[in-house]
Amino acid sequence: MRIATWNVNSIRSRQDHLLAWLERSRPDVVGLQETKVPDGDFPHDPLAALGYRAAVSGQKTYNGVALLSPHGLEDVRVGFSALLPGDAEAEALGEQRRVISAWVEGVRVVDLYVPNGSALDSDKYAYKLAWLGCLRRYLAVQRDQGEPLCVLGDFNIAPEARDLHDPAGQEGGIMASAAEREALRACLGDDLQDAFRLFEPDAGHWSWWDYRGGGWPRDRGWRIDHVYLCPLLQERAMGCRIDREERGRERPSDHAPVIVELADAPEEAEPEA
DNA sequence: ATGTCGCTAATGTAGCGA
Repeated sequence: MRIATWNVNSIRSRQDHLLAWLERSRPDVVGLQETKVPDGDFPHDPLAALGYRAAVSGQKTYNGVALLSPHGLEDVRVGFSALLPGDAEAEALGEQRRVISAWVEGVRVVDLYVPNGSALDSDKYAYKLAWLGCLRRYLAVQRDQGEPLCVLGDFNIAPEARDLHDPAGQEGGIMASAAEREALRACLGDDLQDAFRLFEPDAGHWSWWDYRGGGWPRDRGWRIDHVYLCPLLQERAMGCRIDREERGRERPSDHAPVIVELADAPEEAEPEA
């Protein structure tokens, strides 16, 4: 099973890239972020022509998430409120479309677009921390359901110094502050592991390069797009790679796709005769 | 640490968010 995440930075601007990438990569499920399109305008038809169905939660201009799969997307849940009914903060945070999940091929896939936060002294940063606090409650409920779990998306957080091209200049700043990292760690607990770090210990691997300041030509990137796996899925993990090639195309997204390969699920044990 | 991009309001370009 091939699972991917990609912040496309507008699905309408990136439609041709996305379609070509789906044909080449043929993921079994992909979580998209920053689709930037209301649900009524989502381009279902060209995706369906490639055999992909979509579950979407979008809005005009900002944010927006979607799950695509050629298999069934079952039990789709939109927003934090789907698992936190009656939670006023979950309801309020749901105005920004950043959370969608579905059951795909025996895996619960949760697709997230974590707020960027802008700057440490910004009210957007406070929003980011509050949002992560709500995510923690959401994932606690999700865990209690006992489903094989994959949490992926654009986290807008570099977990460690090795995920930054310039640790000396970036550690402690936005997307690399202790409070953000601790909030993320609290969401993940001891069980969810970053698939990329199951295979690659070194620095120098990025998933996002700022359009500004020659980020791509100078390879000044950050590793902020992640795929987290529960222990059951970690056992099945065969590899995780960042598809840098996409970032080098004409009119690219500023993010590259991240792709995880899982071995087939073990057969159910035969009942005793 | 800013050398860009995508969006929206609108027709020309500013403002916002990343």
